Amino acid sequence: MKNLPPISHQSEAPNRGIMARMVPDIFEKPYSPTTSEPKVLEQWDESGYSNPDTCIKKGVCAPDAEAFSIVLPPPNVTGTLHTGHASMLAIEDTIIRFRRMQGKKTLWLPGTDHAGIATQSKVEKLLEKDGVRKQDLGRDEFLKRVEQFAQESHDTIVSQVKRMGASVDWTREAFTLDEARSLAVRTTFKKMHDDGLIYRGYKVINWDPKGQTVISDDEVNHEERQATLYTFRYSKDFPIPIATTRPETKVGDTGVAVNPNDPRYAEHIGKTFDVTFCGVPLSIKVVGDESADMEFGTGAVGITPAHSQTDAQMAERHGLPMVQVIDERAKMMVGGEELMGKKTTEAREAVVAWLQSEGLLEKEEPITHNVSVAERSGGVIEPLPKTQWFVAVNKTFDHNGKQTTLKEIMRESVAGGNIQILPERFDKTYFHWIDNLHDWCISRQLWYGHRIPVWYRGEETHVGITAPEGDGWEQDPDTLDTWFSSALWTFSTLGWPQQTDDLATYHPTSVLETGYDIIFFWVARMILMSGYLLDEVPFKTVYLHGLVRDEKGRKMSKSLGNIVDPLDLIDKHGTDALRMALIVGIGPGADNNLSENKIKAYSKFANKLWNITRFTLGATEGVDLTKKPTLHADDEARVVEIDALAKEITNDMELYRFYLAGEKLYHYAWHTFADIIIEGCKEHLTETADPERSASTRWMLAYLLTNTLKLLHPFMPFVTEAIWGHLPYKNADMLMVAPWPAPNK
RNA sequence: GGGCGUUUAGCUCAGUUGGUAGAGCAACUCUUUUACACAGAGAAGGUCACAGGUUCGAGUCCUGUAACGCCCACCA
Repeated sequence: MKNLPPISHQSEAPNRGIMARMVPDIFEKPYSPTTSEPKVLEQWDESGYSNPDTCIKKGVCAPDAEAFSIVLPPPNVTGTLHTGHASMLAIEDTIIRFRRMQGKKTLWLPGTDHAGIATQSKVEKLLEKDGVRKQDLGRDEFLKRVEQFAQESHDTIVSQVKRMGASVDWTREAFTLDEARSLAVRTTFKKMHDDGLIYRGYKVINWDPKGQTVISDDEVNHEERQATLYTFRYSKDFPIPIATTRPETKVGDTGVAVNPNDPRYAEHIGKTFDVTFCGVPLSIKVVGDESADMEFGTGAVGITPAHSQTDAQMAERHGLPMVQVIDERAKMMVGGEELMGKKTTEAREAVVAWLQSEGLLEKEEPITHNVSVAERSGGVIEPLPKTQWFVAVNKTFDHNGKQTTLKEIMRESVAGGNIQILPERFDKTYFHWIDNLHDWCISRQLWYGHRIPVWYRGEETHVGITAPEGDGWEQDPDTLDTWFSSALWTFSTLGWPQQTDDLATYHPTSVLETGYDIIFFWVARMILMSGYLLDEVPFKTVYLHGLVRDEKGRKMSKSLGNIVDPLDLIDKHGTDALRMALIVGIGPGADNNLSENKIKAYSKFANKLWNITRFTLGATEGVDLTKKPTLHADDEARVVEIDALAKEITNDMELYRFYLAGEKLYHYAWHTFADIIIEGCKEHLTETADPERSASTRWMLAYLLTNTLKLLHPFMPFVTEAIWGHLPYKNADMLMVAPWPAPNK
C-alpha cells in the first residue's frame, strides 16, 4: 500500500525533452487492467470478429482462406470455472488469435456439457440440504430443477469465458443436451444398434450403491486399503482351503479354481461338492484355470460369478452358474436372518463368526489390497449382474466395405499418423488403454441425460430416432453415459447429422486442446465416434495440458481449501497477467504449480508495455509506417532482428511451443526493446540530433512497437488491443484481426 | 505386476536439434535521470539427484541406482 508513483514532474514540465505533446493522457497513469479490460471486451464483442463469417464479410479474411478450427471442451454445467478451465481457455485463445491474425478462416466453437452424473448428484445434494429427495419430486419435476441449475451455471460460465478474453464464436454455441445434439445422439445410437455395435446384455457391471447407477470401467478408481485375508474351508469335508477378503460373497460361490499344474489339488479338478455354507446350500465345482496363482494364498480361488468380473469370466470359461447374493443397496439377498437383508460389512462379520464357530477358519492375516471406488460418488463398487446397454468394441463389422472393429478404428487413427498427440509419450498410454479395453457400458440409472432411444411394449422392442407409433410403448427409463454425447462433440456442434457447410469447412478440427486426465473418457471416444460415423479423425492434433496445482504442487481441492478462483486473480492482476502465468514455461503434459508471484510479474510486464508505448508514441509523432526511410545500419539491424524473431515465434506457435514463444517475447520486449533499444536511441531523438538519423530511429521505433504488439497479442490480448487503439500508424482497425508480421509458411 | 514422469540458484520453474546454465520471486549494492520505482544499473548465488558410458564436448543421448509423483492392471 506504499507506493503511488509520483508523477508531479510530468505536470511541472509537460513539454520538456523528447516527450511529445501528443501522447494520450491515459498513458500518464500506470496500466489499469480493471478499467481497460471491460472496454476492450466491448470492442471485441461489437466487432463480431470472433465469427469467421463476419471476418469474411468485413474483408479481414479471404473467403477461400484455409480453415482453422477448435471446439471448446465444454465445461460441465456444475458450477463455476476453475483455474484448469482458465488454463485451457488461455492456451486455446492464444492458438486461435494467432491463426486468425495469420488470415485463416478461424472458428472457435463454444459450448457446455450437461455432465449427467456430475450435475444430477450436485442438484441432489442441494436438494438434500432442504430435506428433499428426488423421488419426492418425481422425474419431471426433478429434471426441471436440474435444468434451472444448469442454466444458472451456464450463464456464470459464459461470463467467465468472456472475462478470460476467449474469442469464441457465441453465435454457434452448443450444449450437449440441446435439441440438435440430442438428434445426433439418437441418430448415432440407432446406427450403432443397426450395425450390431450397441447391444443389451446381462453382465457383471460396476454398480455404485451410493450413486445407485451403473458406471463404466473408466469411472472406477482403485484405492489402496487395509483389509483382512481370511483362509478357510467351505465345510469340514471340503478338500481345498481358499482365501478371500470378502467372506460374505462366498455364499454366492459356484466353483473353486486351482491351477491345473498344482499337484496339491489336481486330483480334485472336475469334482463337485455340495456343502451348506453359513446356512446356504452351495454346489461347488473344482475347475482348473491357469489364472489361479499357485503362490498366492492357498493357491485356490473361490469363484463368485455374480460379484466379480474376473470370476464371471472364469465361470464363463467353465460353464459355472451365476448366483446373485447381493442386491443394489449392497445388502444380502440370501441366507437366514443373520445374513438376509444385512449390509455386506455386517454380513462379513456374521460369516466370519460362523466360520470360527464351525472351526473352519484357518488363518486371518492383514493385507493391503485395492478397493474399487466410484470416482464421482466415492462409493465402494459392488460388482453385480445386470441388464445394460453396451458398445461392442471388439466386434468385427462392415465399415464402408472394410471389416474392422471400433478398437481398430481407434488404434489406426493414431498409429496411422492421422492424429498427432502432444506430448508424444501419451501415445503409449493411449494404445495401452485400447489394448485393455472392454465393452463400454453406456446406460446409466440417472434421470438427467439423453434418454436411451429404445421403447418396449411387452416382448417388442423399438430402437429408433423417434418414438414408435401406437399405444402402450414405454421408453427405456435409463439415460446414456454423458461421454456418449461428448464423443460426438467435434461434429455434432457443426450440425451433423445434417451435411452442413460448417461441417464441410471445419471438420476435422485442427486441434483438440484438453487435459491429459480425460484422454480415455473423451479423446479416445471422440476418435471412435468420428472414425465410425464420418470415417475421418475428429482432430489432427491433440494438445494435452496438465493440471493446475497450488504453489506447493498440491492438487486444488475443497478439503485442502487451496482452490483459487481465476476471477479473483483477474480482479487483482488482470487477465493478461493470469494468461501469461498459465502459459509461459508450461509445456504440454506438464503440471503447473501456479504462484501468485508469477502472475504479479506479468502484470508488471503489462505496465512495461504501457510505458514502452508511452515513450514510443512520444518519439514517433507523425511517422508514416508505410513510408520507410533509408535506415541507419543500426536501426536496420533492429528491424532485421524483430523480423527474425517474428519468424521464430511463428515457427514455435505452429509447433505448439507457445510456452517458449511467450517467454521469448517477454524477454525481447523488456530486455531488448526497452532496456537496450529505447535506452540507446534517446541520443538520436534530441532536438540537436542529426535529422536523418532521427527519422530513421523514429520509424524503427514505430515498426518495433507495432510488431511487438502483434506478436504479443495472442498471449496478452487486452493490453495490446488497448494500446493498438491509440496507435496512429496501425494498419487494421483492431489488433485481433491485424495481419501477422511473418508470412505464412 | 506393468508403464510413465519428475529430480537444475533459498523458493517456483524454463532450457526446442548435445557446445562449459536462465527467468520470476526472495536476499545485496547503487540510482528517484525528462517512458516506466509495477523502474534502471550492478554484484551474488548452481559439482544441472547419484554412479557409469558414448562424444573433441552432455543439464541435453545411453545404461543403472535412489527419492517423490502419476497412470494402467481380474492376484482372490
